[in-house]
Amino acid sequence: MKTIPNEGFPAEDHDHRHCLDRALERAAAICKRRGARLTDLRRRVLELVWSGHKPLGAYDILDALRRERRGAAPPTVYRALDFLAAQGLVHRIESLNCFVGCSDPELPHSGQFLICTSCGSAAELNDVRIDDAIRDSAAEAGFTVGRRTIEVDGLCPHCQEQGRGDGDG
Amino acid sequence: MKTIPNEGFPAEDHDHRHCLDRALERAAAICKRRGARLTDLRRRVLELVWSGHKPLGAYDILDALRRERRGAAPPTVYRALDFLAAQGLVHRIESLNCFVGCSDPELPHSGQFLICTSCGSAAELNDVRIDDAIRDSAAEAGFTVGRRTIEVDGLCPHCQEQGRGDGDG
DNA sequence: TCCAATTATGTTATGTTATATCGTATCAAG
DNA sequence: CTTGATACGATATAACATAACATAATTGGA
Repeated sequence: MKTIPNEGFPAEDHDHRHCLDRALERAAAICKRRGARLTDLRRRVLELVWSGHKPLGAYDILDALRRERRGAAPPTVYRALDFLAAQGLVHRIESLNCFVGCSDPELPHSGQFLICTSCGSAAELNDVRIDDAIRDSAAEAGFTVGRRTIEVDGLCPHCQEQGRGDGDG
Repeated sequence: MKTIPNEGFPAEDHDHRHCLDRALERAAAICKRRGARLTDLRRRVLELVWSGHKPLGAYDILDALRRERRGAAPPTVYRALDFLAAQGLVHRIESLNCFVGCSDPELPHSGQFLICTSCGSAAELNDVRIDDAIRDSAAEAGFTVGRRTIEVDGLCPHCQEQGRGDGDG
């Protein structure tokens, strides 16, 4: 992939930094409660995912990580992401081969995403009506539902205003 | 991927063969009506996708194709699949990086799939209630919906009977 | 404390999926 | 039969992901 131009994940403004720190504290608390080990590496990968304001490819994360950990390799990142996904702290977006922070890590769920094809943003839904519709429909087919992958491409409100069909703005 | 053991795509039984030929005729008719060219190569790839009774990886298709076309290479397959997907004759399953024949090529739609994690089968839904729920939910977020990726993992009725949790049967 | 078991990470190599690019061939229309 | 468009061949490489095994850190118990 080539997701972000956002080279170097530069210092976010203070609001974002504050927000991020709070989120990381919450993540640490969740892990602690569960007896899961949010190590420095995993915490750092989580921070990178949450700092990128768009879905990040594993190799984007790897590039960022390498600037501070010389030995970082693909397994480094994928293992951390596996852990974070298992804890519900990040989601994988299948249609983009990308990862994105979870908006509500407390609650176990498969994610539902609105992905803007213009600006690349990914908003997480979590609408029980969609889950219900799927469960009903699957039940009629005699199918027992497990993990759900719900990824909706389209235009976010902002990009509709701009009248842009597609691009990278 | 490693999807099928089904080496060589051996002759299907007569029912399947008949069914497949009818489907290929319909596909040819659809393309003709649209002024799209269903060439020998594309037709053959479509046949391979429809013959595999489960989702097929592009490289599975490539392996099969190579037995009859010595020069076949990845772009050969991907280009054919792009064409077929554009015509709605096949769908891509994002969570498996696989391709599967469309159950109703006449009607343009993004697919909805029930994917059995035990036997690997992929059944296509096409439930307007799911689409409605997504459209409603997205509309509330001010989001205009385009392509939808709906992929549900779970157990098909047959595998539930067998009481199998996971495997390859 | 020290040991053993477990869990996490480092490291190298490789597997799998997908596309870029450019040259050649085929086709449909005038 | 030429011309422009579309499709295909062929090579190379990009992008995404995991296998396998070595080493290190952590935890819990003796």
